[in-house]
Amino acid sequence: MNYSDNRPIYKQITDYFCNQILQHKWSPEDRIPSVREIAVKMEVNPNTAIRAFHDLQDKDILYNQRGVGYFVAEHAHEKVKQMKREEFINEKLPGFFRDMKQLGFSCKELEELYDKSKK
Amino acid sequence: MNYSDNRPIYKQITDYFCNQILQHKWSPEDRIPSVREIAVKMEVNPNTAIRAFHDLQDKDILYNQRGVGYFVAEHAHEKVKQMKREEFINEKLPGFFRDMKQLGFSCKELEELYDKSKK
Amino acid sequence: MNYSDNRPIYKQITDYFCNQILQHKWSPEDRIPSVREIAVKMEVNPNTAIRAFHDLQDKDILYNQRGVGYFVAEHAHEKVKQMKREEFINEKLPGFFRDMKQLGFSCKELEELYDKSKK
Amino acid sequence: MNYSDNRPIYKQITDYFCNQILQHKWSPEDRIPSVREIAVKMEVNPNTAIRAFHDLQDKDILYNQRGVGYFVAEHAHEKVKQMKREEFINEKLPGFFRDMKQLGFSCKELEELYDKSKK
DNA sequence: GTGGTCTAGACCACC
DNA sequence: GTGGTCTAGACCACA
Repeated sequence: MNYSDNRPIYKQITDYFCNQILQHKWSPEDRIPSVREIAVKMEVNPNTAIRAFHDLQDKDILYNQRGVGYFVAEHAHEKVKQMKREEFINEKLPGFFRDMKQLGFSCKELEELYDKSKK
Repeated sequence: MNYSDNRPIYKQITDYFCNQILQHKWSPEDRIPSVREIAVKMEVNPNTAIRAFHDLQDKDILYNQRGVGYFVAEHAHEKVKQMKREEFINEKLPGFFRDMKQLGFSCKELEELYDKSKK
Repeated sequence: MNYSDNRPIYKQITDYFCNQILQHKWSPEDRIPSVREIAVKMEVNPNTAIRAFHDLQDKDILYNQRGVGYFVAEHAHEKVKQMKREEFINEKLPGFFRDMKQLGFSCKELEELYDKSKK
Repeated sequence: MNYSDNRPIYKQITDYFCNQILQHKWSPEDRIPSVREIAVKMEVNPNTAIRAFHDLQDKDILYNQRGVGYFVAEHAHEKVKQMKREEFINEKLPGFFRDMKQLGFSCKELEELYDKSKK
């Protein structure tokens, strides 16, 4: 687990889960690793891991079967994608555009940097 | 002051200061408003305002004359500009481009949103 | 077996048993299906099924003949009925009525929903 | 805090909050007691209290101001009411109707008990 | 002072 | 074995 990352750990875990789903590594109805497995693998307290599970359960991206484990919900892929896009547009873009204006960055410059970053 | 902004309040104030400098509204050796004036104007706790002054003092963008007030340091404009650009390119762009790719955002879409945000 | 039901699995099984008795499908001295049969039929872990048998044995609704199987006890029907009515009136109704008042549910509305649920 | 209640403690706290709002004791924009105050008052660990705050924040019934405290959100009353009605209809009524059928309770009997409970 | 996050460890219900 | 809840106590950022 990356402690120097500014994001809280539980958020890093939910992002990891979302990525697995976005990349189709985890599909609907798949049983995902248990709380304890994740906690051990990520070297994190189980309570911290649980928080990530709960977060995604609240958003209907995971569901739970008593005594069995957590599973990927139906349409999880679409939900994750939409959620991430909204997050991006609402939470990241405004600050990003503000910075661009402040620093006199044009869209054109940005595009050039973007093309470079692809290579 | 914008409490729904995700950035901490003191950061919003330093950004405001930097903006004033970037836009040449405040020039080297200018005396800037006092902590109290800023606190009142921005409807903010004076402790929070103080933190913003200290931050920029640490970065040699402001300097302090005891009993007199805060002043814009020499070369403040260049320092701010360089600092902000570095921050932007090194800390924000990589994550930003990663998100764009992952979510299938094109530069074109981005540009449209940017034009909208201007209005 | 209904995993999305909020009640624990073993409780769903005891309820099923009680229902069979209430509806006179199972009568005193009848031998009821074995633990294994129930487990297979309900697609449930045998340990979970065993727990249901034990629960009703504790309440003298079932009895066990070693090596033979489980049987419906005498007066099981009366016991079940009384037990369930008491449970319902004492444990469920008070909270239920409190909720109705708090949310402004009338008996009429309730009746409509009840009629719908029958279909 | 009622430990003999079957519901988890954090749920009892969210229900307390919802009741305050339903009864107009807390109105939009009101600052509600701090996490620590609630924890002390309810004789509960602050972490447990925090969980209740987060639950209602996720549902846009409370909102947070950094370093200041929690506030009742706009339209909290309507949201709480709707949420509680949905909970009632989706989670409580099905089991309730199932019990009624199983025990041969009619709507009329229920109504009589309801009228009695009012007195 | 406010809330946010994390850990370690306990105990419980359920499968 | 699974997850769910709770406690006690630490440390941090922010106002």
